[in-house]
Amino acid sequence: MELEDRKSKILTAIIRNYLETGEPVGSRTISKFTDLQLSSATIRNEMADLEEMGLIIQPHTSAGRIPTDKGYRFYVDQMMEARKHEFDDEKQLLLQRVDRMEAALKQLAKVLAANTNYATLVSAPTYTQNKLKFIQLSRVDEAKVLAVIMTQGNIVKSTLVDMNEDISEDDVLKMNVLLNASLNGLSVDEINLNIISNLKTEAKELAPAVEPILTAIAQAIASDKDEPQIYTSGTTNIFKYPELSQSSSATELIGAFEEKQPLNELVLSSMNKEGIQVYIGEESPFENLKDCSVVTANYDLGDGLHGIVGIVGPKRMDYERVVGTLHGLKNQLDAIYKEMGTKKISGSGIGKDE
Amino acid sequence: MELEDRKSKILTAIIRNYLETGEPVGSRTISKFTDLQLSSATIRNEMADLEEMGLIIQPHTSAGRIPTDKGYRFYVDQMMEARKHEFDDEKQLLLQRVDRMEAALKQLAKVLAANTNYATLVSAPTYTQNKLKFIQLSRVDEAKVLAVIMTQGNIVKSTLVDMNEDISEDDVLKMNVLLNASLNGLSVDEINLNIISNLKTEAKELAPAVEPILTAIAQAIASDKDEPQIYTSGTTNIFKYPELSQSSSATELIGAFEEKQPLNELVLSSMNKEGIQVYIGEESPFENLKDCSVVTANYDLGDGLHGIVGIVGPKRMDYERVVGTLHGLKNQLDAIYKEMGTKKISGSGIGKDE
DNA sequence: GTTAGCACTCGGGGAAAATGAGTGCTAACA
DNA sequence: TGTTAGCACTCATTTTCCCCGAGTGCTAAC
Repeated sequence: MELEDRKSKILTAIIRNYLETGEPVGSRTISKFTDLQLSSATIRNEMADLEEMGLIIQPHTSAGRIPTDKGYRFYVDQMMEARKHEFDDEKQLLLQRVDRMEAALKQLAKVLAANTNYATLVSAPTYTQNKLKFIQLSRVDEAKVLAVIMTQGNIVKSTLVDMNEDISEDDVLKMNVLLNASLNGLSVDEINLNIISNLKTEAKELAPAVEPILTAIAQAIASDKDEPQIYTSGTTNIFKYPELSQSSSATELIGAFEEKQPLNELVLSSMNKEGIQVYIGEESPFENLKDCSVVTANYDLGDGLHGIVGIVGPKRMDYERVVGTLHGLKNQLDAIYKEMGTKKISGSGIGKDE
Repeated sequence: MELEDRKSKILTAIIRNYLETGEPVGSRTISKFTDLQLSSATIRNEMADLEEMGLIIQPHTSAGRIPTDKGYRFYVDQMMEARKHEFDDEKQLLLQRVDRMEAALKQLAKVLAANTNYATLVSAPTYTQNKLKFIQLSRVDEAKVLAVIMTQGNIVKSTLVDMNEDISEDDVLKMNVLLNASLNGLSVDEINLNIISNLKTEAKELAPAVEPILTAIAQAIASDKDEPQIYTSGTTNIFKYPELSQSSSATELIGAFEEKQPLNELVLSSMNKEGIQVYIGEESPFENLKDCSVVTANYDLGDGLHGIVGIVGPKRMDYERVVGTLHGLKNQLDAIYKEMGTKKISGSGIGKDE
């Protein structure tokens, strides 16, 4: 959308002011606020035009104006265009070094929340495309085998397999060799029915044992592909913004951040979009966020490991700072990854099946 | 504390009524509510006595009475005593079967929250006293070894160990045998400096490799002993109780449920108390909960696996129902455990170290 | 020991009034 | 033709005021 220069300046001034105060902005304020040297009456005329265009709105007669979603969109687009090349990468968030990815991501969400005063979410990296490094089977008892799967990117998954019949220590070893020979280097997506049936043939007398193990492995691998782990922080920050905390959906919002599962939709839809995304109000892929704005950035740790970082706040969020911060963070994550190549990784899990 | 029968009846009536309505209870209400056949004037006299004893209080002159913490305590003690033997174990919560302990515990918190309309927390079982079943080392590359630890109760932990120097496939195998021979059957608490130095002697030329591995293992095992995993649900239920949601600590309360870490104190202090605990207001081990009541039950899955289930609500919570529900749940968990002996267990983890 | 009666207290709710920020419109001005 | 001063008007918000009623404490009678 093109806009007369003066109108654009006035709109920007209105939005800037509203971002700070959260109160409707009147013509007199703008008249003093800008360097346009125009009287409030003139501003009023322009504001009437902007309102007609649907960029600003009056909450009620005799109140100042506040931006509409469309107004914010104009502002954000303009800002993104202008700032494209000059984000302040210097702002390094103090990411304390921690010993596990899980803790690191929690920490990241926390630091971001503390820095921005908005609610944050970080999705743990998913690893489609990720290749198997090795599988290690260990016999636990007569009819149970522990399968440990390690993929590129050094992600470890383990699953305890309930065999249908007893299996000997020897057979487990054979299976181990067989599985590694057949599956090594495959991406997790490539393990399909075809391969399973091939494996069964190769397995010969071990064939009955192959199926439960492969099923369990596939299940363990797939388990969080649809439901990536999400870490959140700063949910309570939304209480700092009356227009959010008093909104009827505040409870739902907090609920969504607690259950995490509802945020999945947001994560999935941002995941395959390059760069930094800004969703304003109704643009959000997720109903409960329609009173908020969401800014997401996707990160890529290589080896097909990627996830997103998101910030949820009121529509009058400080887009400039948030986008800048996320931009810097992306670079920092890249740096961490490079540095990480030679370092160690650890993980743990626990689970019981019916 | 002993109380005249009539006073006790009146106190109980006041509390019962207040639990339902959340409004101060007047003398006339009690006069009609009970089967005592007393006029409101008489009730007033008794109420004055109860107030003097610190069991009830007037929010302001010309208002009815509400129970104090002490009043609730009296009520709860009496109720616990009376109901000691007759909790309705029949109330079976519908626990949908799920494939992993983690999911099961989340589910449990969720179901409890939905059933009680309070906020709930469930701590994942910790396993002090738990004995090692086996350790499986796998060489990942020249200087990295994956250690997978399985304990009784079939809990799996894994950690990627960064060796100080290169290690051969052969040496990993030797280490594997050595570790299992030495550590098998020990409880995780028993792995101490003594054992490590013994192991070093036995390891001979492998000695330099023993230390990083043992350190990593010890660390992986200890990692969530101090910080048990906590699952929460229904935090937003507190909005249903104005006295909580309008309290200044509501934000902190929700924050604590989000960060989870602050709840740890509560978990730890309930963990070593047998049976069902009720904390009323100031009795809570945790500052932020002083406007709430907390009911906790510890569960024991055998093999030293134990944790707690907790319910957090307003002081005017339906203690009777909550205690009953938790009582039933305890039994149900026991049943599940028994049934689980023969079934499979799985888990997964991911982490990166600096 | 119990009860009826009565004066008193005090929070809550609602109406009315005062406030003030901000508008739209008109007429004058450059 | 665009800009501005001026003015009447609107309406959410705040303040004030008053009334109502639930509930109490106390006293005197039963």
